[in-house]
Amino acid sequence: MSELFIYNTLTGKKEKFEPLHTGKVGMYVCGPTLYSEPHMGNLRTFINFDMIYRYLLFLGFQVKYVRNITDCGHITNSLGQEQDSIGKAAKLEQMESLEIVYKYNSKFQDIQKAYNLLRPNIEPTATAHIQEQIQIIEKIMANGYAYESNGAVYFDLEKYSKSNAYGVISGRKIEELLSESRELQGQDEKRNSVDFALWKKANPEDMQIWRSPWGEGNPGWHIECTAMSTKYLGEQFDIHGGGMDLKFPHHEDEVAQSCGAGMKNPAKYWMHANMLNVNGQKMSKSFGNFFLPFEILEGTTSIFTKPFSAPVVRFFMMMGHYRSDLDFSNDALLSAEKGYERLTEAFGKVSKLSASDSSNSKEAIAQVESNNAAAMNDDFNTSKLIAELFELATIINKIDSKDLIADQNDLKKINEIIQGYFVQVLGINFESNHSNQSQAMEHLMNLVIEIRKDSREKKDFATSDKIRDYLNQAGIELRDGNEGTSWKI
RNA sequence: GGUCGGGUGGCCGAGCGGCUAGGCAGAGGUCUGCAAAACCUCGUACAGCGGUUCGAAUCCGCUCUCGACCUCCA
Repeated sequence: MSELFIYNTLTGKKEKFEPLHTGKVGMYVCGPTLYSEPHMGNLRTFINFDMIYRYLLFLGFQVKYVRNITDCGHITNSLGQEQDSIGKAAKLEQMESLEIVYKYNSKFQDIQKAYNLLRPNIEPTATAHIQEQIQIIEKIMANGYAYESNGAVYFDLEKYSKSNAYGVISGRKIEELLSESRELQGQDEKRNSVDFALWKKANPEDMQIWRSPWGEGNPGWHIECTAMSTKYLGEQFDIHGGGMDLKFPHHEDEVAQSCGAGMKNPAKYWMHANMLNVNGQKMSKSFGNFFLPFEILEGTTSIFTKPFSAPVVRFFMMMGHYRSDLDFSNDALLSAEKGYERLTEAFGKVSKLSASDSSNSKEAIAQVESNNAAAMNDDFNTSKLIAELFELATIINKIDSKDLIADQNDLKKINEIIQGYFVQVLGINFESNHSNQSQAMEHLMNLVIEIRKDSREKKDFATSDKIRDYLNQAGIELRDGNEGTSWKI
């Protein structure tokens, strides 16, 4: 069995995965800010990390998976202006902040369920960890890397960068950032505009306010991740993940905060999932080119001609690699859907296959299995994994048509591969075609197929074709195979 | 403007120094009463121009082009 290699943003290389503690993995992923319903682009990141989580479990690791929920949105932009996105949404919808968060959190949970995401072990919220955040800020201040200014606390990046490396994750150079910022330096309370807020002074219109040693206010947006990842995973853990767009400044600042507080770079492996594109452009709230996870399922977005099921969408996403960008389009989804159907149809008939006493398919099956492992161990190459699963589908179809023969063990092995890699790792819960049909329907179809068989044997093709055409119109397809006729809706 | 990452056959999408990616669409074939499905075969693609090399889609340089980050963002 080959070993797992992970692309580490920190080093820009694929590295052999060696967890800090044998057999155990600590993973922290930056979750959503709940000021609106997460869109498809947000979901892609979560689905990718869900796949990563699933594969780690599949390998037998004991994984502690933490993904935060940002439920207070006090954020500053470069000009030092505050943007309380949750408060803003609350006013817009005439609701309390808590109501907004509650509303979108339950929506987010529904989405995760619909798209078959495994729940993280812990989904901590920022507002429940104000004390922890304050404590870390105090540590940073004690170490001299933060200063108070007019009721707010800022991280002193210039000072910090003199004795610490800043910008490793995003490849940013501190000198450039500082020189840019000097030109922009303005009226605000920061010494340097690259300095970021650890604690913000409250505004009268703020909906969420907490007490702190520096007066009433609310936390900056990077500190919650530092506080919560430290609390639940320790000062250093294995994997820290998030979308690419969080590399700078969010992840850089997390590292700075941890080191500034006397801890280490929190993660051994930093992983970044790429963006979801629409017409070559990143899906984003501000571009307005986004659509929602439920809209695809319902077929209510303008770029799609029809609805697509959650497993199909998930399958489509898995066809691309997590570090590549992925373009969503009608054609791409349509072709993914066709492929998905071919695959799941083949997988669905495994249980009906009859085993032979001998076998000539062992080698092919073993090849698929070892290629599967190799693909996933190579930085989670789901794209290659799916190519292998199509090979498996061909093998199954050949067994079905007696071009290959398989014994009981082969069929068992095939089933294990499907359950392991397709269902468990890729997280695609396919319904075998007839599983949701009623017994009555099954009997009825058997009867119809029997009648048609009789007429075909009497060369009464007019009748047999009539039956087939009728069923076709009703959306039921008949397929005449060596073993008799099967049907599909 | 700065930094970084892309440009692969009709479309989507892996690979990243020599060995078939795969899917969808298309062509031909096998099976079949016909059809569908399935199976087999096929197209000979790597933005352009140079260079390195026995050998490059894969490495280097230049050009064109798209995008991301530099402001909130998964």
